Amino acid sequence: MDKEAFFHKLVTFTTAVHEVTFDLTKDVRPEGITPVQYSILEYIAVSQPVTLSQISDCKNISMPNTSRELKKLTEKNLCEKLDVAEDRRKQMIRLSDAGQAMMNKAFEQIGERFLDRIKDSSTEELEEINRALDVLQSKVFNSGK
Amino acid sequence: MDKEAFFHKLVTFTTAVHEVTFDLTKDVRPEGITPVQYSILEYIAVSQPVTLSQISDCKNISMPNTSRELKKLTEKNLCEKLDVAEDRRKQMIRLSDAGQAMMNKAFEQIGERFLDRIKDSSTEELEEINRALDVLQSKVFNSGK
DNA sequence: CTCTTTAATTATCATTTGATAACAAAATCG
DNA sequence: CGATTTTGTTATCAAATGATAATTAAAGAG
Repeated sequence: MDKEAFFHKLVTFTTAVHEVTFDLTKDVRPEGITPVQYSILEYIAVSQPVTLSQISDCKNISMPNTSRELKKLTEKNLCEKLDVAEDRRKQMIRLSDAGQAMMNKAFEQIGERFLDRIKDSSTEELEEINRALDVLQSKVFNSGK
Repeated sequence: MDKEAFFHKLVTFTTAVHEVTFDLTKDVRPEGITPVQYSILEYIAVSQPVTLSQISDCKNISMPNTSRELKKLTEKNLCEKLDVAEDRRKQMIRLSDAGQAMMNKAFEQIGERFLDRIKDSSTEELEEINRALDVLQSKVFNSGK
């Protein structure tokens, strides 16, 4: 297969992934939470506890802006800042109970939509999908590269 | 495999796809083009010719805002509006020569980075990746669903 | 102990984006 | 034909985001 076509295939694929994730996550964002704030919460939910710098790096948001958004989120009681004993400059961020509940609910909705999306797949097909995810994750979409 | 773990795997995967596409496309956006404008140009490049409504639908941008951004893009001579004979309300949008050249250059850069990313894969692995893309595209990330 | 680096904050500003209302022109429907 | 729907435009406003400079405090290096 020639590289041109391969590249085109990848573009089409990533576009589809973006569209589908948009569909899956559409409307799950609670009122009063901006898109950027939601994406930060999602990141915290998956990787907690995290530092401010980690959020800034991984989500490509400048430190001042990360700090600002995080301040708003803590003011809304959705996450908590914990001091780090070994390094008193750092702060570990994690979801508060309210924040955790909120994200659980969001993930639940997304999960339902996802299951609905693959509900017609047989067990073998699911295994196939599973293997395909492994392949792509390890050989193409390995972000540590 | 239980659904919980499967879902988590999907979340991890889509996150990785987002991160990698961010890396691949980072810095290719020409000066003076906003992120939204670039994403519109990308869509036009792949699907041209398209109508304003198609852009609005596919990119989830309201018609007034699509119209506004497209106006800016035509003013920059990056795309052209063509009247449609059969329906004089409609306009087909396509890239101008300058716009096409710009996007070719951007895609070239992205392509290079992509090839670099898979350069260590053997022919069999590429075939494997290719099949994996097909599987996921058809069974999970089929946006027409 | 000083100098430098890292982590985070605050303040401020410009730009981008999203949302809404009001409009016009062409197509379609009954 | 008249009413309605579709397609696109213009204007305007508010909110979200991005970018920068200046500052604090702690850690680490020499």
